[in-house]
This record gives sequence, C-alpha cells and structure tokens, in this order.
Amino acid sequence: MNKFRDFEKKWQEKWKKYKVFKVDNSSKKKKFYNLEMFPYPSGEGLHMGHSRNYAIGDVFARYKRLNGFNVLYPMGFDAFGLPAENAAIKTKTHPKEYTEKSIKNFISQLNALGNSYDWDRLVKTCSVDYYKWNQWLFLKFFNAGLIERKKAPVNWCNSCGTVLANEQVEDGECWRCHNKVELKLLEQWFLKITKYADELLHGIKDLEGWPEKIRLMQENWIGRSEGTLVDFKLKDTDEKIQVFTTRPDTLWGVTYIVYAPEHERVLEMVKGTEYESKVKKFIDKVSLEDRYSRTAEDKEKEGMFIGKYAFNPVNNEIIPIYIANFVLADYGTGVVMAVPAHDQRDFEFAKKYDIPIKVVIDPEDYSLDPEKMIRAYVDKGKIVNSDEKFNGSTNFESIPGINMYLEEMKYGKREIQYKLRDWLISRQRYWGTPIPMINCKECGYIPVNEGDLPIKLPLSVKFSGKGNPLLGVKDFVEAQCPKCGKVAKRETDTMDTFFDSSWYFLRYCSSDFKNGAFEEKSVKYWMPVDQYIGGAEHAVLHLLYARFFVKALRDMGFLNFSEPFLKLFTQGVVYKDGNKMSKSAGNIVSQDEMIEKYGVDSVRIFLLGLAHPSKTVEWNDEGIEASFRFLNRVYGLKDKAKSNSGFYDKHLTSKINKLIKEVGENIEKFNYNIALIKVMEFVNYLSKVKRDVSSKVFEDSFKKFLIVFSVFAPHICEELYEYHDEGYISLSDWPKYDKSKIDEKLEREDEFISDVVGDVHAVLKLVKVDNPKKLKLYIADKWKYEVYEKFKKLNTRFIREIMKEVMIKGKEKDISKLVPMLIKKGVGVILDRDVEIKLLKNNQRLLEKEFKLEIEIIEEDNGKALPFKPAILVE
RNA sequence: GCGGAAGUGCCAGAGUCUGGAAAAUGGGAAGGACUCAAAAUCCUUUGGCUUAGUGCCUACGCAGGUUCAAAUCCUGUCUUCCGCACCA
Repeated sequence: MNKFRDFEKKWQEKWKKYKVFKVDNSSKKKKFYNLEMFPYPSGEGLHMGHSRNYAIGDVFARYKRLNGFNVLYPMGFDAFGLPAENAAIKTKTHPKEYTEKSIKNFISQLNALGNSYDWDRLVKTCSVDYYKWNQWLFLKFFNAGLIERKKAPVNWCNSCGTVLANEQVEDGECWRCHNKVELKLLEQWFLKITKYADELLHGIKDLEGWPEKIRLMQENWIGRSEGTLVDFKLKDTDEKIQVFTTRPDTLWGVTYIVYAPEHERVLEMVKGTEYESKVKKFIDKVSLEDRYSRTAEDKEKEGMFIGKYAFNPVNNEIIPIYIANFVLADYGTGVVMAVPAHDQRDFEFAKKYDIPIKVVIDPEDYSLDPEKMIRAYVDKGKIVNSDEKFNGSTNFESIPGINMYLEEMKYGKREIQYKLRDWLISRQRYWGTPIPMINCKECGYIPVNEGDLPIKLPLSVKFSGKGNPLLGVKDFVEAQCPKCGKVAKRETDTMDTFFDSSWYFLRYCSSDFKNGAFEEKSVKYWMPVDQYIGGAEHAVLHLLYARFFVKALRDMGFLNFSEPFLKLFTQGVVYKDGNKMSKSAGNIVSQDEMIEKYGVDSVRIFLLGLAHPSKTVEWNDEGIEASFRFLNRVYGLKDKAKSNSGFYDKHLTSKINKLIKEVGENIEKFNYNIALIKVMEFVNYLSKVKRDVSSKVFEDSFKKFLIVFSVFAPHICEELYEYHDEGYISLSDWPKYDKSKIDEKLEREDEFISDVVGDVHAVLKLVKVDNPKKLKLYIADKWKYEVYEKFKKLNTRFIREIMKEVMIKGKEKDISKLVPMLIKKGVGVILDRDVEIKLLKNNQRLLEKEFKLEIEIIEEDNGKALPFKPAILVE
C-alpha cells in the first residue's frame, strides 16, 4: 500500500548487513549503557504494547549515539521458564524448540521495528553458555554463605506445580497463572537477600534517577521497622518467650500473649496436656487456608487458649497464652504481646474471647474506660498505670527511655525487623537452570565441583504434565558425591528464572567471554547501566533481585559498584477497549499488520507521539493514519530546496536552532510526545516557507531536521539523507544549535503574523469583500516589537482600559470597530522591515482589493502618551 | 486503612515548576480551493449566547482563599487509576 515499505526494508537490511550498530568495548568515546528489560520470548509475537516499549528505548539509544556516545544497546531473551514448558506440553513440542522458534520470531520483529540493537551481543538464558554461569554464580553465592537450604512455609502453586517466591505472589495468586497460592511446609533453597535488607533499603535514597513510585514500592516491600524484643517468662519453667513490639510504651497493658499457630513451640507446650488435641485441630484448620485470605484485614479473628501462662517482666503480672490466626509465624518472632486497649487487632480478639482490657495510655484531656471502649486507642497520649518513672509522660516520646530501661533491666533489647523474606529460588520444574548440588546420604547436600560445570539440562525427557520431568532421567539424577565419592542423588530442582535475569546486564558487556560469567574489564567499562527501561511490574521482583546480586557480587570482589541501574524509566501500558493489550484479553493489534499497512516509521511516531511514554494510553486506529499523512508531508519536502531562491533566512535559521535545542531537551526528559509536537510544528513551518528562503539554508536546515527526526523515524530519514549527504544518518552527529541564532523576537513575529492573517480575514469579512484577489499589509516602522511584548504582559483588564482610549483615524467605520480586536491580538507590532503579507486565501489566489488602515493609540496612564505612534496600514 | 499518580475542549493530550489573550499539537466534524471525480494536499471554522459589535456569558473535577490577574499558588473536598495491606 505504501511507498515507505520498500526503503524501510532496504535500510533495515543495510543496517544488518554492515553491522551498523555494532559497538566496541575499546572506543575512545564516552560510554552509554542503554538497556531495556529483556523479554520473555513467548510464541505470540509482538503487539503494539511491546512495540511502544521497544521504540522508547530505541529512540534513546539513537539519540545518545548521535550525541557522540559509545552506546551499548543490546538485546537478549529471558528464555527459561514455565510458559515454554507448559506450551511444550500442550503442543507436544520440546521447550527448547518452542523457545528457539519464539526467539527467532522476536528478533525478526524487533528488527522490523527498526531498533538499533547490537545483535552480536545476543544473550539467551537457556543456552548452556549462559546458564553455566548461573551455576557458577550459585556456587559463589553458596561459598559466600548466601545460600541456605531450609524448611519453611512456602507458597505453592498447584497449577504450576512449583513453589514461588513471596515477590511472585500477587493478591494471593500466582503471578503467572493466577491460581490461588497455598502455603506448604517444605525444605527449599533460599538466597539470603535479607542479609542485604538494610543496604538495599538505604541504597534507595541514592537512586535519584528512579521514579519515586518504584522507590517507595521497594521501601515498603523491604518494610523496615524499629522495635524491641521483650522476654516474657513462661510459667513453671525457665523458658523465655521472646516477642517483638514497636510499642514498648504499651508493655504495661499486656493482658495476653499470642503465638502463631504453626509456631514450632506451640505443640511442644501443649504436649500431653488436655489442650493438645484441640490445638492440633485448630492448627490443621488454620493451615488449610491460604496465606492471603488468612491475613485479609477483614478476616474474623480466631484463636484459643492453650493452657499456659507467662509473666510480664515489667510488672510480673501473670498473663494467659493464646494461639490465633492473625499472628504470622515468619514475621518478628512469631509471637506477639497483646495490648487490647491500644491495638485494634488485640482489641477485637480480647472482646471475642473475653480477655481483660487494661488502659495504659490516656488521651490528653480525658480518661479511657475499658468497659466503654468500642475500639482501641492508638494515638498519642499520656502514660498511665505503668511504671512510676513513665507515668504522666507522653507515650511516643518515652519510647527511647523505655527501651533504655528495658535494656538496663535485661528485660529486652532494641531490634530492627524487615518484612523482606529470603528469596526462595528452587523450582520443581524442568525448563530452567539445574541447581548444582548433590545430595549424599552420608555428607548431605554438597555443591558440585566448579570444574564439573556446566550441569547440562538433559534434553530428552518425558513430559507427563505432572511433577518435574527431571526426576525420571536416570542419567541425570544418579551422581557421585563430590566429597566422599559414593553414589548420590543430583538435585532436580531448577532455579527461579529471576536468578537468570539478575545479572544478564553484566553478560552483555562481554557476551562471548569464556572464562567467567563476565569479563571484569568490560564490566568496568560499561557498568553501571546508564539508562534502564522497563515495566513497573518489576518493582519488587527483578529490580530488587538485581540490586541484591550486584551488592553480593561486589562483596565477593567481582564488582566495584553497588547499584546496577543509575536511571530507571518505567513505561506505560497500552490499553485497548479498556483492557491492557494482551493475548488473554483478546484485544491485540499486531505489530506486523500495522507495519505492513502504514510502515514502521508511522507506527513508531504514532506510538511515541500519543502521550508521554510513562503514561498508559488507549489505542485508537484513527491516529496512526495521521502519522502516516505526516510522514507523507515530510517526504514531500525532499525536493523543495531546489525551488528556493530568496535570501531571507533569519526565520528558518532561528527555527531550526530552536528545534534542535527543544527536541534534544525533551528527549532527555523522555518527553517524546512534546519533542514530536515540536517536530510537527517545524514541518508545518517548512512546508509553508516560500521562495524567500535561500536554497542553501533550506537544505542545510532540512538536513539538520532529518538528523533530529531520525531518532523517531529512522528509515525515512536515512532515505532522504541520502539525497543530501553520504553515510548513515544513524551514525551522523546530532546538529549543534547556536543559541544566539534563536531569535525569540522573530519567533514572536511569526506568532504576530499569523495573528494578523487572522485579523485580515476578519477585516475582509467585515468590509464584506467577497472575493478579494490581493491584499498588501504594511506595518510601519515605528511600531516596535516591544510594544507587542508590552501588551502581552499587561493584564486583560488594562488592555481593555486602553482600548477605550483608542483613537481611530480610520476612514471606514466598519474597520474602526475592529481596532480593539486588532490591538488585543497584538497588532501594532512593528517588524524591523516592511512585511508584505500576501494572503494566500483559497490556495494561491491572491487577494485583490487593497485597504488602508491607520490606528493611533494614546495611553492615558499618567497622561503620557506612549512613546510611539502606532500605525497599521492595510493597503 | 496507608502510600503514590491523575482529573483540561467532541476525543486523545500539552500547558501547571517560573500566575498574565477561549488554551499547543493531533484526531474527529463543518465549509472552501484544486479535481470530471476521489485520494492526497492546502485554506477557514469548531465553548455558549448573539440585536453579529469580537459585545456579553461560561470554562481547565467540585468548593473556597491569595492576587489587579489563577488551569497554574494555598486550603478543603469528590472521583478514577496503581501499589501495599491483620508486619505486632
């Protein structure tokens, strides 16, 4: 359908054939690492949502490249993972086959989009060359004590048949398949990300190039809280019960203690007592529920007394011990002290089970009556019924003092808790990196020797659809203990694919490096990533894991920096018919189809001009036509220079300099939509420029414009550039702008002229000239531009006042009525030359009649006339 | 509940930091030029009223406030979207 397709393909082939975008690690230019989150290669191909995301990154890469940076802009594939395995089972192919096919398709689609990747650095996480280093890193983490096998309540997704990390559970559902997640007690491999909780948290404040939103999300996820560990004494024994509280000021108001039902000590305590069977029953009941519904805020609080008592260290009061569903086993110590008067949950529970309520904080102006309270009092107040040292003082302010007191008396100590849990990385699935561990009956779990890497994922396996197919591969499972040499069993769990994606950005720096996961020298040159671009959905997943990896690798001596991504840009989602564009929502607009119909450049500028890249947008079919039309206009300018022969170049010179400046600045801020608006305005201007511009200046400006525009529409710009210059526009230099050439005055003149054009139309209408052929407008010399400026700055009311004082020497009454309007529009401005405006009304037909109009304005202010004698002559 | 972002014309969306012209740019719609005709291109119009004079009124979620002047600053409020969510 369109002429663009031919040369679009031509240029894509040229770029590919001559490796135009290949980058070198030893360039003298300043480096710039521009990275998009690598995709999971699904079989479905790209839709407009993807296209937008990748176009955003490409514009930035091109921009930086033109600006003289050595730009690393690589692409790869997060190729392991469940969808491939599931798709394979469904279609009876092998995940490898499925993945390879998808990758091939992705590459061709990304190329069709015109993206300027250096494909020589392609990284596929499912290739042995890559996952070998996953295993190598696993061993390094293991040796550094950052990997642990432990039994813990874990999230189990039944439909995926594997465990999940906390970060991969959304609203109690599996992030991939949205199946309800169950809680299971299993022994699994964990990466000790919590060791870095504090640094991960503190590092956030230095991530100035990150969106506030993402920083907050990470902060909340890590969830630091300062509190106190307090020791209660279990009655009739010497044992202690340690609780975590952030409100030690309420310690004197504790009326019971609550254990999480699945806390390991609960069963111990009730063993052999009359409570044993009932407690067991309760635990069974609670553990049937998934974590999410159990911890919903509106969930009915349930629990039971377990027949034990403890002593409150500060006042020796004897208090009963309960178990209850609202207490979490894996936060704090899994035991809480309950202060029903000052904590809403404790209050509800106490009311339900008729436990006493003791007030220890009173509001400033009255006293609480425990009998009459309908909810807990959690605000600021004064301490009462507590130790005499603290009674009467303000509760929150007393916390440090109370903590000191507790530490002195050895009742407890300060403690910092995090919500962040260790990262569970085992997956009971096939399509992933085998965990390089061997389980020996004698020696336990022993890491594989580094020299035995890679532990290859066996390719011939049977997919039954249930369980991990690796379990049935005898050759794989049977192994020798690296320590004692006896027959042992190989670990069949594979790694969470987020392990793969936590360091791929290091691999790009030297993707074919053979002697390690990454080459120190090139990592030193390229890292950290200068600009990272991806979806906000990874805020607490990939983005947190990658930060952790970098810090851990730094501490192992492999890296010399602490944060992987200096700047982060999170792009918006594309919606259609009210839903996120996706295969499952059935509202996909395919990239191939749109490109075939309108051409790549149209697709690109449409997607980028729609709205700010960080915003979600609604797809509409009409807009892309406009983009196509716009490109047609640009294309139509290619021979225009030849017909120019004038000498009045100031305007154009100013415009082009301004364009270069503004587009550059807006791209830096990812205001692509604004940058495109500026481009469109410029093109509007270019297509209106008449013969009075010299062809040299026109051509020069046009060339500069092409370079600027090439970041958005590279194909058409390459094509047109060929007319004007040699080489690739993609490798040319971003034009320098000369600030002194940007003439705001001239810019205003333009504004003014277009205003005058409008006015003249009005004049014509008024004097009822039906079909004028020619109109000359002179604006006399004395009317300085400053006047126009002045009027702009004055407020409307003042202008109105002036208008009343306007004296008209006009000959025609009708015309005179127009004067206020003309003034309002700024008419009366002087250009420093005579301007002949030939109104091109109705295309090329010049207006015939000539008018003359004189206006004089006297300003009454201070009785002084304005120092000019304005006159507008419409001749 | 907590936290974040946002509410502008028929539609999408600028402008808000640095207060000053019914408010960019696209789209849609109407009229016109060109054409045998269409597409493309170009021009004009597009808040309301209107005695047609650029005259009046009304506008940037809603309600107030500051100011000669507010879409822009301040206060309150409503709505939408997105994160987190019994974390002791």
